[in-house]
Amino acid sequence: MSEAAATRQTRIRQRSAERRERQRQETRKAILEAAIEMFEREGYEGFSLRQVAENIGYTPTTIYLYFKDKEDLLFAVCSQGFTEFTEALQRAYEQHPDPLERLHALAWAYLEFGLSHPLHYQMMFMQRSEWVTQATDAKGEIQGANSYMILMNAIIEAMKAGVVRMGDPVETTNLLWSGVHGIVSLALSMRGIIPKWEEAEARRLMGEYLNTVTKGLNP
Amino acid sequence: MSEAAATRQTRIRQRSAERRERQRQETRKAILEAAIEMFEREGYEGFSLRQVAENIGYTPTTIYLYFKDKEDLLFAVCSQGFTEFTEALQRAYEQHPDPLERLHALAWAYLEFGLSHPLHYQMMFMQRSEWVTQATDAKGEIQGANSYMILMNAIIEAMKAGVVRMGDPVETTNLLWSGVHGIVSLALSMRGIIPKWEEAEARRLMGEYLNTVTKGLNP
DNA sequence: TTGACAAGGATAACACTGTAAAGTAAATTG
DNA sequence: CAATTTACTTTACAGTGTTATCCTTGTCAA
Repeated sequence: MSEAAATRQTRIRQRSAERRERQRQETRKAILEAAIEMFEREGYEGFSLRQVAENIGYTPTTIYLYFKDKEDLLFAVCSQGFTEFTEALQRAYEQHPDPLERLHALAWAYLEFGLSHPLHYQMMFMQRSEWVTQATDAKGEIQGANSYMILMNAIIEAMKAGVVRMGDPVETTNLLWSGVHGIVSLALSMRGIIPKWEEAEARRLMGEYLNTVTKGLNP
Repeated sequence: MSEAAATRQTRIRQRSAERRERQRQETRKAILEAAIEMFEREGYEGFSLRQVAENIGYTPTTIYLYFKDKEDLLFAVCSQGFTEFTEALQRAYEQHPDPLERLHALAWAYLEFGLSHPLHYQMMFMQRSEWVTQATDAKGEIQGANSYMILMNAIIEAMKAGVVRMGDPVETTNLLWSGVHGIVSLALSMRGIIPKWEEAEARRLMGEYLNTVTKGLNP
């Protein structure tokens, strides 16, 4: 009986620890969601720890129990962006079997992500681009590398299929990546200035770019 | 005699006003130079008004007598960058008469500016790109437009010379601009992460890009 | 020459920011 | 029931940009 009670005790203690851990992850998640919401409203420069705390009904210092510092919290916000980004590329990859179409689809997916998540994009690839090599997914894999690999695989396959001239895959990937990034970057910059520079302009530019680079990379 | 005295008086007053104005411009310039020096040491995020004031032996509030606010001072720092940038492009333009070489030279000059002024470049084209359309030179002309025009002229001439296929000059300019910007942007991002990503890598990528885009833009 | 006035600059203060140390009340545990 | 851990708050510090107020000095007209 005392043994049964003891095991019950340990079971209860176990469950209790689990529940506490679950609650901990819950409030951590709540903080993170508040941070994301705040970031998407205020942007990188206007992002404030104290405001995040206030919005969620906590004292500023409480956040430090769940995140090392502001940097760490912002990094978590950024990581969530990388997750969505990689997923978007992954979808584009899977939905297009044809090598060339696939390559173009990846570029378009990249553009669409940038246009629909401008603040996230700017932080991920402009303000804090060093995080590209640090943010990891659930499996602990570096997400920047993941998305890079998706594009590189598509390029390798395009080379094999003979629609893109042979060459160092890494260099060709960098070439396309920087080109697409340049367009998105330019679009986001212009959008802040000239209202006329609508998304349609960015899409036209992307179309032009894909035409040109496809021809340029022809074997 | 009273008349002569009167004119002397007015002359003195004139000179006095000139001297005051000159001194005013001098301290303004001193503040700006301190700001530039500080910016190049600390970067965009670490830039602090109070530290600039301290370095030059002034109270923080004194800066407000010469610049509207931190934004205004930082904008002045940025403008100086635009001046150098435009000059670099202008030099590249003038030194190469051949249309295609000229186009390439502009791209290389763009890259070199980015690599040798990384902090300025990031502020000018990544953090505060809206200033591209605001910074003006001594003649009151918008420097962003100036540098853009240099590139566009080179493209128009390349079209006339038949080394670049005909098309909307603005769109083609945007295409090249965003491509080159993408490379510089990628290089600066990578440099902060991977020491291996040396400038040589960026130059190789630029070479690859120029090859590809030249072929792609062939008539 | 004197008295009004303006300019250049400093002090003090406000409202923020991120962050560390210490304190507190409740939940958990032995 | 007492001890201890957990979750959180209070307090405090050093820094930021910015405004309003004060002071001192040089300029100016009467």
